[in-house]
Amino acid sequence: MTQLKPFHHGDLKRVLFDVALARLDEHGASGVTIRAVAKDAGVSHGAPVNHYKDRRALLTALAKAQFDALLAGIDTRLAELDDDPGARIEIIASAMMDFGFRYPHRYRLLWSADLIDHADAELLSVMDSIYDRLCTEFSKASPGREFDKDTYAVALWSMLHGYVDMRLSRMFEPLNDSISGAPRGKAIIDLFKVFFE
Amino acid sequence: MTQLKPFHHGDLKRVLFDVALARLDEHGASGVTIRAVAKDAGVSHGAPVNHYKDRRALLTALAKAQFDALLAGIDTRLAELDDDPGARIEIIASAMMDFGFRYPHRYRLLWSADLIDHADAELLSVMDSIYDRLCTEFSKASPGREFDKDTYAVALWSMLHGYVDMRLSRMFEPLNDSISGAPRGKAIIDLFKVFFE
DNA sequence: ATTCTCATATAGACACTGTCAATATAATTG
DNA sequence: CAATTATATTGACAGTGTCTATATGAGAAT
Repeated sequence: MTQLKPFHHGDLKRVLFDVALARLDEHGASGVTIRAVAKDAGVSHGAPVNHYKDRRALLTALAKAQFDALLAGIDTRLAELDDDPGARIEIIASAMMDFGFRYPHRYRLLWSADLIDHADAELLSVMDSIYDRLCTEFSKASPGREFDKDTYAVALWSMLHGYVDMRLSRMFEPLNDSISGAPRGKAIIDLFKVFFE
Repeated sequence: MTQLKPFHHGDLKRVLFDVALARLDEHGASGVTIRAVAKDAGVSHGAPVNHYKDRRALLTALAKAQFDALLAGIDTRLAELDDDPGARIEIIASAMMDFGFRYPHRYRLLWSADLIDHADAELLSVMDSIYDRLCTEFSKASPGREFDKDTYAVALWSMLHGYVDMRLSRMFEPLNDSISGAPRGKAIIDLFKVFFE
């Protein structure tokens, strides 16, 4: 109990993070301003600087946490699976797409290079881990294909990201976006299965 | 010559557009502010409102012009081609990818739903035309495939957009991004050829 | 205990931003 | 020439991030 309220406000860093995430979900990244977050947290607009050196640092922390969550979700679902590379790749793909549609603002933040620090070491590290999961499965899938595993991994991730991002932009909503009840996202993944089944 | 200088400043709307585009290329969308654009154009900060009702309208106009240029580029290159659907699809894909890497800030603006009016009728119209080019070729490519032409079109566009967007985010730069000299983007397209060759 | 030091919080200032209202001026129309 | 409309200016307002000076809390050193 010695560490319960380490300072004036308490665990302000955590509070700022939580408040910022709530604002991100509700209003998008543009709603995550230092002053609004400080207000929600009940502190002055100058307080956050002690925990996040600027707005970019705060948003980068949010983004990193999302990549962490995505990776954790992937690993959890992979652990419950057998060794069929095709099924494992499909799980990774589904996890990514689900995350994007479930948390649109969080997902968009991940790729907003103007808002977050794209050179952040921890951020890149988590991204590498996710990329690694894909590569691992593709290398197991079947050796001796026309392209190397990196090309398949990049292509699949590109397709997933592109579909989610364009849909979230709200400028890409094909009229007939379902095929016999299933969303086209599912078909996109099915189509890509050609390469790993 | 009666319309040469229709008003005080001259063709301010055009000047604003050009200045804004220059700022977009140089500083990104965040550098395209009403006040900065007005300053570059040599007018007061209140002048632009007569030609673009707000910042969003200005950015939307920029975006629309880019979609127009992209479509025109595609059509020009298609016109020089024979009837081989595979080659025509590849031309469309290359045109899109080239545009993204050549004008990164313009490309990113196209999908920034928080900056432009994604419901703008003209904008959607141009997008539909581009989408239509893809669908047309896929429908000619070969009937009776596993998926409908829309799925192929969406999948290809998703893959192209995803690859370009992730690369432009500067957070997705696989270590080994060339295959025997050719950029991976080329391999991505080659990989997708499976579906139309 | 008292002092020292550092971490943290506050308050104010500055230069930006978009947008609006009031005003002025230019061009067109009647 | 008068009236109207389109355009441009200016000033204001509420925001924004970030910086500086100042104040305060908390733990360590003496």
